[in-house]
Amino acid sequence: MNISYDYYRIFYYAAKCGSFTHAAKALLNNQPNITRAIKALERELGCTLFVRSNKGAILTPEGEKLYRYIAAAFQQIEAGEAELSLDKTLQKGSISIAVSEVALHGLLLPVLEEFRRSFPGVRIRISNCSTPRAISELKHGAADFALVTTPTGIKEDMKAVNIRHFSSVAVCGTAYAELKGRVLTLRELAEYPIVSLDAKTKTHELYTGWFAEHGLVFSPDVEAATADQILPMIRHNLGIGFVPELFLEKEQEKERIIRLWLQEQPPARSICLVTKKDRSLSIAARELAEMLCRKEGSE
Amino acid sequence: MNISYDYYRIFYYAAKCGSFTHAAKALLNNQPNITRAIKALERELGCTLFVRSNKGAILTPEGEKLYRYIAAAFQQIEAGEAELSLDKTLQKGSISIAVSEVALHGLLLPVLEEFRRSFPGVRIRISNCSTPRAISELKHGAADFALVTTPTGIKEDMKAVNIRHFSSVAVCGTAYAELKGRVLTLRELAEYPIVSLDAKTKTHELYTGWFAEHGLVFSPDVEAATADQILPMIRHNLGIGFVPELFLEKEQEKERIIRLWLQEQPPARSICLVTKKDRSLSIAARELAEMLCRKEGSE
DNA sequence: TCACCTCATATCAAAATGATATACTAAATA
DNA sequence: TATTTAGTATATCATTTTGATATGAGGTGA
Repeated sequence: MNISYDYYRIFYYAAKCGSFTHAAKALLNNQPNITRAIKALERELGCTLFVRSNKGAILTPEGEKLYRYIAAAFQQIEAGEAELSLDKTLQKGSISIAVSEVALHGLLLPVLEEFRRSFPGVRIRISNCSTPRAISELKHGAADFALVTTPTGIKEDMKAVNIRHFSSVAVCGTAYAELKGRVLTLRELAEYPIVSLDAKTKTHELYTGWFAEHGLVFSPDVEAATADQILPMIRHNLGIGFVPELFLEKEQEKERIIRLWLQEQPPARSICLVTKKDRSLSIAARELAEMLCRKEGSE
Repeated sequence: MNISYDYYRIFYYAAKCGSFTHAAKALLNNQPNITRAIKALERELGCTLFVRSNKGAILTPEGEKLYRYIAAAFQQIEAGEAELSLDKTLQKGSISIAVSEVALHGLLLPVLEEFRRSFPGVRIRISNCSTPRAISELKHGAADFALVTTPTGIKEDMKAVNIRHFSSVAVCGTAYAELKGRVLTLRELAEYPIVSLDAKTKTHELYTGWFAEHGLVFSPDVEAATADQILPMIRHNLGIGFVPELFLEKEQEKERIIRLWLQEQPPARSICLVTKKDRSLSIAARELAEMLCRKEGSE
């Protein structure tokens, strides 16, 4: 029992070449080894596979029957090796990322641009969602890794690596121009209507905690469903809000937005890469993750 | 290059078992060998295939990709081994035989009955035709071997083994009752109308030669297309004919047939098994051929 | 007859494998 | 907290298999 599969490879080549000598050349081996291997295979299978002659070796009916299976099998293996080799060199492969709004704009998109330029063959699926939802996608295997903002609320089965710190700043629209240029206390600011993400998000939780630390209650007057709705709401003077400083980097985003200065520093946050501890990344995913981590540093 | 396929077998089992230890048991091997083999495979393929833990080893994304191919390949190989093993034990297989009339009734049918009883799984195709046609079928690969009567007219690329000698006897119908019981000369007999196989057959050639040896011309008055038409023609008193003695073995064949005694012995003939020298027989065909040869001996 | 081609055999060094003992790790358990 | 357990990793050595070379035997074709 348990026939050496390397013998089958030799059988495969011998059958294909119709000659032990030629098979030996194709396998970078020598003819006596082929003779010996085929003989061993025939002994193990219990039947003759080749008729040898001074012209070469041709298959017996049993040999031909076997060859049909072996050829199919080896074409499978060769296809597998080929695909693996493409994956390995990042000519193929696919990555699935669950990413929160801030992480998407603040980190992923610019890195992805670079990655795509380097490895155009890798398919990328991006699921843009809130931090808890991104973590849930990761947990259920729908994403290879997640890029989210702290606090992540992950459990023991996951691992988070901070990649980029960012601070949030308070901003308001032109209707609140009176606040411009002054250093405000949080208590002062709390008198104004607040625009924030909805209560189910980690961001909301974070601000609730921060306000509580200063003896205040965080009760937004306007709640947005996604982070990218906040700046437009501020622009339309719906209230005062907190946005990641990096959202204000582009000139067009600063249009009709007033940055406010607070005595109390809003809690520092990070964009971090979260992976499941019990699952390893594909080569493509690992490459992208490493590229992301190389951008490490605060804003 | 050229990865050992035995490593793939180990990979296959390790992946299926989810553990190097269990794979080792399934392969009747030991765990350190599995560890070593997988490590070698990973080195050769250039990527990690398993994530090891104290709970076992699970596939990486690349490992899973490879596994799909390897599993398909090995199922092929296993199917091939299974089929070969069935063939080998004669539970399956097929044989194609080209056989002349005399060989069919005189040898093949009784042996085939026995063969079929022993190996009911083997499919048998019989092509019943004249000797030259049987040889032609063999030559073109339509038959595994031929069972024909001498003279065979085969060339160097074939080999004939005599299995059973038989002699032909002269017979006539009841209308020629005057010949019964006497010992005739061939010259006497040649005066009567002759029934024979048609001129294209080896049998015809044989009798032409025999008559010539005795200074006579063999010119049949009635020609039959196949051997089994001769006895009925004799019965209907179309003339005198030569039939293999073994055609007269069964009682019902002797009905209204008179056996004649000749001074000159008709040429001795044989049923023989013809094979192509450059092609080997399948296991099933070889078994039947051996069974046929065991019946060796004259009538 | 002679080169030339095939597979078969003999032999030996080198490499791979099987086997064992043991270390290390993390999780479950007392 | 200590212990057991179930898994992988490493080291080592005898055994087996493989790679390589030289050589033989038997056909084929010039």
